[in-house]
Amino acid sequence: MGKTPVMADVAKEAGVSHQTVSRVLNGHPNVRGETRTRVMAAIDKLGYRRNLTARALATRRSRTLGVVSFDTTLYGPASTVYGISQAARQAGYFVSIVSLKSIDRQHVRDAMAYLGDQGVDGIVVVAPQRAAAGVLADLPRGVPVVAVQGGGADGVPLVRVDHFEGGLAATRHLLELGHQTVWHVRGPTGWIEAEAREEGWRAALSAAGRRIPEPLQGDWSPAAGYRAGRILAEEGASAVFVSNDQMALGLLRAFTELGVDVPGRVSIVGFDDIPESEYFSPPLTTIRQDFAAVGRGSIEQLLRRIEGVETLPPLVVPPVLVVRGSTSGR
Amino acid sequence: MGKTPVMADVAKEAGVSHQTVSRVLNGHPNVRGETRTRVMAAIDKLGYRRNLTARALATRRSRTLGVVSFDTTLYGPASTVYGISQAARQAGYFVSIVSLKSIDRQHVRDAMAYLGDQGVDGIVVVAPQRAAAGVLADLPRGVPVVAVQGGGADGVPLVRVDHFEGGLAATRHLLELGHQTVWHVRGPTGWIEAEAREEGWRAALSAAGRRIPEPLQGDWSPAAGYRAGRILAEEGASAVFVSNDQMALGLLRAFTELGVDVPGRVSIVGFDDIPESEYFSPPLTTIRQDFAAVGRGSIEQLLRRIEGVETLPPLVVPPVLVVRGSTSGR
DNA sequence: CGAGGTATTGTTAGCGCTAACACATGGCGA
DNA sequence: TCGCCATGTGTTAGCGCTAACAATACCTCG
Repeated sequence: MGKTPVMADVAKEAGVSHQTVSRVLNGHPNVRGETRTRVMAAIDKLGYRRNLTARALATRRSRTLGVVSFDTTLYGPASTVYGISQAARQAGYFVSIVSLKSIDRQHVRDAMAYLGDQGVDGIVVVAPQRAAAGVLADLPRGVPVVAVQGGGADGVPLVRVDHFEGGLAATRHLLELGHQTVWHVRGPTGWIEAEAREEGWRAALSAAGRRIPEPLQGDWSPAAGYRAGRILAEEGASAVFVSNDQMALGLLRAFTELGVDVPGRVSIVGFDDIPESEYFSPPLTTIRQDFAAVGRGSIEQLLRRIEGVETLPPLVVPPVLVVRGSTSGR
Repeated sequence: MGKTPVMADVAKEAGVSHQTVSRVLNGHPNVRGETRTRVMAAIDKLGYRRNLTARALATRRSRTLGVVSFDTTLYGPASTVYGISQAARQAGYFVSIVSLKSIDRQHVRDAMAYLGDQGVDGIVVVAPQRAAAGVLADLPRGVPVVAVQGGGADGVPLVRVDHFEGGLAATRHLLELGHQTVWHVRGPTGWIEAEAREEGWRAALSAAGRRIPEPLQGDWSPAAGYRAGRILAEEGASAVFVSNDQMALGLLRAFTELGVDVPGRVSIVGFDDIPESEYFSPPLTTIRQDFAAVGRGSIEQLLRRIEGVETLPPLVVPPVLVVRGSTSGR
């Protein structure tokens, strides 16, 4: 008949028991070569595909990993999630993604419950906000979790880019070019990476014994960068480290509008290296994050965790300074 | 004991049969109110959560939808997928996403098999390339499919933005500003939306009886736009319709470098309205796509399809012209 | 030549849920 | 009073797979 064949059908076709079919499918060693080929032929002939739902029920393993992320239309999260899913696929896992509009405790918890119900073997939480990190404390029943780009919690392995180091490198670069001090446009409060970048900036200035100007508050958007740019133009800033590339674009726009030459009068360093940055006017000097490495690392940590390894040191991915045309010496 | 409770545990706790628990959970009408509360209390007390894998096996419905998409780090696909998953969640479905690096027949087919094995109830294919559309012809066994932003196939419902109309509107806008003709930087061959935008551009020029210049070939990247920009500067183009905003950024960069004023000497219209466009220098006039509407529409069509509705007319979402600073009159 | 392996296959019993039917009640009209 | 039906609940069989054990056959070695 026309319905999809099941294992029993294959078994009958090949003249063996369904269990032998299962053995062939699972690469069990103790199957005679001749039997194996016969089963394979039957599978081919019937166009059989194994029912993974039934398999998951029987094995209590779904071979599916869950990913919880915040706003996947942003370049950073999107790239991270992409890196994660590529790595998961490579490792033979399916991926189920929940993309949240806002990260508050309740939403993250719901998302994890949602994934837990679905029977995922583990969860990667892309939780760059402090609020989300808190949720990790009350883990769902027995599902291993890895936190990415965020704050860890007790017993939750962490994978992240070294944002502190990035802030440090960006600021040092500007100081080495001869700027007296470096201003900073930071990301929204509550974002761990924003805070770490700011700390790196402060550390670099402190180490060089320079004045630390009051940082300007941003929210990642170009609009916020634009506003900050207008203020900085008035302040007569000569060097600015901006916490992401989109805001840096806003600064560029503001400076262009006001006739302030970049990098002639002001040097700017961004963060992320979005694909557009290279074609800003001028091309943006920025800090590149290796999202693929973060993805691979998080899956690796998660799989280790699933296999029962207890504590894992946080995996920290180094960022890279990419020098382009938006920075120059005094 | 410490293991997760199953339905039978709840039943015992509430002093009913497991089937009654099932009835309560599924909102079956014929359950006495008092029984219902007793069961609910037991569920609460034990912290019971229903095993969706078992449910899926028994019902042969997973309440999960699959999404196949191309490069979700691009703004367009990312936004589309986001819209789709929001809409799916709203409708009470889980979403499983496969993000492909390249769309060729084989990859798309693999992805669909992968999702099919996982037992999804339906699949949304974000397939903007002609090659992908071909695959839809050989559907997987009985799983409903909806195509998004791409080319349809027989019997596959389609949801897309009206790219032709977008190209038309962009070109008309430039003609109305008094430009003699409009050049075009198109997207990569094989992309249906690129072709539709180009057709819209051609149609507008034809209708106005203007010369149709040879379109320049792009690949969506700012780098391609930059190359096109250098050529167009040489050609002395006064108006350009670029098939996406990233390439338009490349053009802006090229013109800035060459000292060609935008919009003084050249007017530019992009496509997509990425978040950055508003802060380009000058802010980019572009065609906005409503990705959320596409997402909602595709889920709606897919659910209809799952419920057995046979043929559905393609859903076409109108684009919107957003006028900013990159266009002006002659 | 028989005890004790070792490959190879089959049989049985679940995984946790829902569907379908069976079985009690109790109310109502004839 | 009896039969009939609606209402509520329990019982039984799966869904399609794997795990665990059982049952063969075939060796090997002393």
